[in-house]
Amino acid sequence: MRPRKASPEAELEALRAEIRGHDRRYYLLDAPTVSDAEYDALMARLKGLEAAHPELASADSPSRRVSGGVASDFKPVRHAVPMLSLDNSYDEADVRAWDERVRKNLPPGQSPVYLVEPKIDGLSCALTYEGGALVRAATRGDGETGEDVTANARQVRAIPLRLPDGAPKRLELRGEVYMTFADFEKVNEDEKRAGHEPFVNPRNCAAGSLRQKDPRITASRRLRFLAHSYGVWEGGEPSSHHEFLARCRDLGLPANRAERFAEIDAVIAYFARFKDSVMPGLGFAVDGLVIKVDDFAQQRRLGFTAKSPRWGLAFKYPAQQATSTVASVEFSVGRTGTITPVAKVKPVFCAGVTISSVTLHNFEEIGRLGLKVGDRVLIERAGEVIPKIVKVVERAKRGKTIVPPEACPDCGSPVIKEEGRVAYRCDNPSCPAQLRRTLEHFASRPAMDIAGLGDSAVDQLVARGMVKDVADVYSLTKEQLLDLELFADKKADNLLAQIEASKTKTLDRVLNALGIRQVGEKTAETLAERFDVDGLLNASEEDLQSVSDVGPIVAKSIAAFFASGTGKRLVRRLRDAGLTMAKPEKKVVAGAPFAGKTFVFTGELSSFTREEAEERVKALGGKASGSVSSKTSYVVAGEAAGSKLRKAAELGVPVLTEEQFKEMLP
DNA sequence: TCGCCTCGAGTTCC
DNA sequence: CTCGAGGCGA
Repeated sequence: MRPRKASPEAELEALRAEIRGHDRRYYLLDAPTVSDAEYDALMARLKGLEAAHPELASADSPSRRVSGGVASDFKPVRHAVPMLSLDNSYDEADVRAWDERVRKNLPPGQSPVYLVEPKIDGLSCALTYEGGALVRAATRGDGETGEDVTANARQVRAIPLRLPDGAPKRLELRGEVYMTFADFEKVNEDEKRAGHEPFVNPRNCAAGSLRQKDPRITASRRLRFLAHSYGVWEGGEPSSHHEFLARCRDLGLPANRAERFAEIDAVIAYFARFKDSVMPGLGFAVDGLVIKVDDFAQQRRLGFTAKSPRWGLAFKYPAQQATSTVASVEFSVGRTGTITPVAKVKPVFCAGVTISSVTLHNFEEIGRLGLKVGDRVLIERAGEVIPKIVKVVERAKRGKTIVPPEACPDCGSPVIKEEGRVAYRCDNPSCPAQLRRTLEHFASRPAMDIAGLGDSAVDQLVARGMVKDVADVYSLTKEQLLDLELFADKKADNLLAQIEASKTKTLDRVLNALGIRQVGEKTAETLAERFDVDGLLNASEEDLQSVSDVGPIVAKSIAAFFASGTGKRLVRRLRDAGLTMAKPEKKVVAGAPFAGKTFVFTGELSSFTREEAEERVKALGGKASGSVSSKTSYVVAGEAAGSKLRKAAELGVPVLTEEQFKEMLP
């Protein structure tokens, strides 16, 4: 605590030091020790003191970050040493070829050591320190000339305004200004609330924030900075890149993380490992790795081509975003009749696959995007899997407005929209499209698990009128199947055997398979614990609501199903067909070591499927959930884990590797 | 009543 | 994976 009676001078210095310490812990160590509110209070106190004692003002006081002055209008700044960009490569062969060129150009007997850093997806900046004080900050621009953003860079808490003793006389430091995903989301929420267009990605947001007219806005954006190189270092210049990074840290400058490797094979292996196990935990966008020859003498020897240094290479992950044109919009009909608009786009390569179809979810989404047929759109693979349209980048001159269909695209029945709901629905209960989806769901793995009954088999069976509801599956004959193009002798036998085997599936699976509105895998499971089939046929809404997670709406839906003629008939016919619908056995291991624990699995596990892992957790008395929240005990991350890792990091939920999870099993 | 936590439903590509 | 929406505790 600061002494109350200290001289204003001493108190000022103490306050400044304390705030610098908090800045350092917040951005450099990522371990703040005070809340934002406490920090703001300290800052307010500092500003009050400085206002009362103008004679004690200091240009490098942390209070200068929030001066409220107007930024210089981004005058052009010529870089003392051009800021060249590195050559890009997207595949291993190019990286190996580059490694060979490096080795060939080094003197005989010398081998390179490679230093590998994350390539942060932000914007490059050059910070000039003279006599340890920050005098200028400039964007990269075209590499020769950038823009003066000094006033705004002063607002970035990760950028020290003053370096400690021992700093080089003159330093032109280069690095990346960027933003974390969490801060980006916060900014976008605020922007949306203020009625502004949200930023597309953290990079654009960081760029926009650094080029604000009003530095106070920059200050509110929580930009970060990591150093990755320098243009000028006068006085005690380091002799290698890793030495440079270490010196940065000594000077209190946040420096990029780095690994060193002697062989290119190790670099390539790291590239793969990094994406799955390091990147998701970083919390900010990285689009690849930068590989540099560590030793500066070797770097000088290798020199430059016309465009870029020979001693470095950016090894990039495939682009996650691409642009294409919306050629048309089609409407798909789901199992429950929900009509979903799907954009057909001109095929475009994105994140390793060619995308031609993108879901639009619903018509509100189309409204939000302001999308019309013919528009040019930005597409990304959300969580690297499901494509989605981020925004319209160029409007078509005469774009066709997308309107909800009046008739079901499959059966032509009228389309309805229920009050207060987003979705449009086909209300025909015998719509063939709905029947197809219902059968696919019935046969799916978590339901009746009839592997031979996939999309194409379902299509044919429905088209031929051989199956009109799920119970008809159990009266299919071999002759009927052989009549279809899809089935030869063996395949028909297989399907019939699978259908036969499905008859002993437990009640929870059957309930899920029936496709009762509001009843999925989990609800089916809890229902099957409490009721048998007859119990369900007789249960009142109140009876049903006594089950946890079943409220009035779900109860009504279940009761309506079992009270309806179709529901009763379906249950009777399934029973007659020989379905046992037995209660699932609860096999909880004695002692239930996972009792009270909730696990979330993400990514691909190697020694079991996700379902098997969840099965194990439940058998040990734990719960398996699909989404990460503060109630989650552990996230288990396999290969190629996605956004759940980020969420876990944000909420401070412990993340286990598959190995660690296996060690917890008895 | 609100806000958090889950669940259900729909979807992509190979 | 993401969105909408139901359930339930604070």
